[in-house]
Parts: sequence; structure tokens; C-alpha cells
Amino acid sequence: MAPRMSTKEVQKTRNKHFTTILLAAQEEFATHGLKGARMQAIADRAGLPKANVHYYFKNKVSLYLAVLDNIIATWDDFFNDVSVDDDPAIALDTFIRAKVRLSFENPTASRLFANEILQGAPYLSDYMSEVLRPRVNNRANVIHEWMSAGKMIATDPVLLIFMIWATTQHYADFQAQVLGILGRKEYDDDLISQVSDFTSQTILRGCGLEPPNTNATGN
Amino acid sequence: MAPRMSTKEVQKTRNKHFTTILLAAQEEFATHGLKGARMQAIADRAGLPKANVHYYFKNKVSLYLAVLDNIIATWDDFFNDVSVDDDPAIALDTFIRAKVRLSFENPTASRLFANEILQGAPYLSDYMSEVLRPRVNNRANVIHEWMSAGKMIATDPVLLIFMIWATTQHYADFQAQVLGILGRKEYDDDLISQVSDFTSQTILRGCGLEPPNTNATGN
DNA sequence: TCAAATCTTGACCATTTGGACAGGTTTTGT
DNA sequence: ACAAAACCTGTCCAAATGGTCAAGATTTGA
Repeated sequence: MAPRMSTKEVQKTRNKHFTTILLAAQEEFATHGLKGARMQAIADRAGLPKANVHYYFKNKVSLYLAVLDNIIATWDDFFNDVSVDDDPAIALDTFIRAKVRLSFENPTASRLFANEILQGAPYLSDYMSEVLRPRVNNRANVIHEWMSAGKMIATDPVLLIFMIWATTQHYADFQAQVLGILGRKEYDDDLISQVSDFTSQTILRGCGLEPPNTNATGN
Repeated sequence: MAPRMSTKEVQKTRNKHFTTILLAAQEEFATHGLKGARMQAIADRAGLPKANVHYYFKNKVSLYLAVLDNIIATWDDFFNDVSVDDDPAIALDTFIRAKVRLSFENPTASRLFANEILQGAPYLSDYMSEVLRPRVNNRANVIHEWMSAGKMIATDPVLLIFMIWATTQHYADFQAQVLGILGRKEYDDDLISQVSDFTSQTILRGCGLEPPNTNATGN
């Protein structure tokens, strides 16, 4: 989120609605996409009259972009750095577990992103090629050096990153399917750690790495 | 739904439009979801007047359901059986490669499904719990027996299936992102085999299986 | 205190959208 | 051949939807 409260760090009571609307819009856009979202529905979720929404955001697209920006800002903070000196097993394990946690605890953001990309990423193509691409290549280079150093099996690092993304985000984007197949009503902490363990261990093993602290009971 | 071409199984030239509309609707729904899709846009994609679309399909929802049915029917055929006697490495490798190919060659269907599930699977909850769930459990049981027989590392078979789904479908659903990050304009056969190899090998290795025909130049 | 700035909202409007329908055309069965 | 059935489509319409606006309420700053 990072409300970005300008000079004074005290969030004005007035602007409280700004955040409320942003959140409501995030939910609506996440489930229905840009075209499918209804301004009235967003207003309803926010508990405000529709005209008030338009006071804060010029129109639907600018609101959509604001939500997108907001999510990207959140994720930027999350993108922790790794260096060649790190232990690959620990670094990947940490990354995977963090992504799983994010998927379970903040699925809406992931779903909104998924929706945008499904539509061909019309509002994110710049972000993809100018921000995400170099960042991914950066990480891929680190992984590549690990491979060159014989620390892990040599494969395509970018495809490895895709695999981690896909597997972890699956629990956010396809929550309805996962719950339906597992026959559950909602996610619980038990599933988070089960998924974390499985995903980390299977992918690390797939990379020829020894999963850290393999004790089943361990955190 | 289901074309139901009465007694004669010969597809009447007349009904040609039926399929055309179904295809056009699949594309529109895949990119914009149920609410975001526009009947006029579907008609335009099909190259037919909107009124003609309404001749074949009562309304938007029934058209949506018809498309969904159509996709499910296609996928049902695709779901090949595995038995405990099969070699797990070969069976999983075959399955993964087939899924990758499907994702690359028919991404629209996958995207439509993704869209439906993102929205909470409102029209697929029955299919999930009554058709997909038992089928997944069935497969999971086979995998479980492989594990019990010591043929592969013991983990949660259902989570393994999720991982395979997630990783393979990623290339259909997130095509825009994948292309953006790879800096390409479109998919090519080279990428298919690269992804197939990587995904199969990494997942199999992650399960403690020896990937079949590891020759890099092979197939 | 009080005027300017900011915020809130009911009412309203132009356009879009899903869908109906009548009248016409083509195909089919006999 | 010809009537019935199936198919096609221009035109129209009611409802939904994004967005505006002006008038009122609240907060702010001096």
C-alpha cells in the first residue's frame, strides 16, 4: 500500500475515503476486470455514493491505474535482493515461502494482476518490459552464477522463476478451484505451511538443492 | 449446450455459424470475462449481426455456459488415464508435455477457465466438486501408490497436481507477461520444447524421479 | 469568527448494452 | 412444386452504466 502521506505523515481523516475506495476498487477489479467492474459496485463496496468516488478519481480508468500503481508499489517493497554470495537453497526457500504467504494473505492483488495479464496486459506492457524484465534478468543472472558455480543444476533461470511464480500465485488466483478440489470452505494456516513445505522442497530438489531444515515439524 | 445435431450427425452448413459464434465468444469471454464481454464484440468477432447471435443463443449467460461446456468436453477427452502399473516418470512426463502443448496451442480455453475461477467459479462450482474433485483424487491415489511403492518421494499428490497445472497453464494465462519478460513478440516451437523439457525435468527431479530420455537434443 | 477551500451527495444526462421482434430469405421434406 | 421449418437481420427499446453538476455540508486557516 504505502499511502504516501506527503510531508505530514499524519493521514488526514479526509483522505480516509481515498484508501477505502482504492481497496474497494481493488476487490471489484480483481474479480471482474477493468471492463467488467462497475463503478456503482465499487461505490457500494466502499459504502459511499458513487459521486463521491468520482470526486477522488476522475474516471474508471484512472481509478484502475491508481489501484495498479498501488499494488506495484507494494510488490516493489517486497522484492528483496539476493546476491551471488547467498546460499541458493536458503535464498530460494525464503523467496518461495514469502510468495506463498503473500498469495494466501493477499490474494486480491494477485488476482487483479492476473486479470490484467489475461487481458493482454494493456496497461502494464511498459511495466513489464521496463521494470519487471530487467529485474527478472537481474535475478536470473544471480541464479545463473549459482549454476555456473556448480551449486545447483544448470537450467534456464527465467523458466525457474516462472515456475515459482506460477506455483505460488496459483493459490491466490485459483483459490476457488483449490478449495473446491480440496473440499474445503476456506484457507487455514495448516494449508499455508503444507503448501510452503511442498513447494519449496519440490522445487529445490528439482534444482538439485538440498531443502533447508527438512524437519517436517519445523516452522 | 452441446450442438445436439439431431438424428443426422452431419454438421449442417447452417449450423456452421453455431461453431463460429462459440469460438468468437470463447475469445471474447477469455479476455474480458462474463461481465466484461460484449455481445456486440462477440458478433463482430464472428462477423455476424448481433441479432444472429441471439438466434442461436438465448442470452449472454447461456452463451457463456455453452462455451464453458464446450471447453470442458474438449478437456474431458484430453484427460488420459494412468494406472499404478505405469512407470511414474513416463506417465508424469507425458502428462506434463501434453499440458504444456495444450497451453501453447490453445491458450484461449485456458484463459477463459482462469477468468471464471478468478471470479470465484460461480458457474463451475458444481463441476469442481462433482467432476474435477473425484477425478483429481483418482489420479492422486495412483500417485500415492507410486509413492508407497517407493518409486518416488512421498509428498502430497494433490499439491503435485496443482504444481503441474499451475506451471503449465502459466504459459497460456500469463502469455502477455511471459512474452514481455522474454522480450519476444510471440511463442515459437523452440520455446515449447524448452519449457516442456525444463518443466518435466524439474518436476520429475523434484519428485525423486529420473527424467526419461534426458538427451538434450532428443525429441 | 468567518470566508475560502475541501468534501459530500442527490439528481440528472448521454451513451452503451442486452435483448426483442417482425418481416424477409433460404432450406427441407414430401 | 410448395408449404413448413429453419435461418437471417435491420430496427427498435428498456435498462444499465459512466460520468456531470450544482447545491449543500464540513473543515481549515488566519
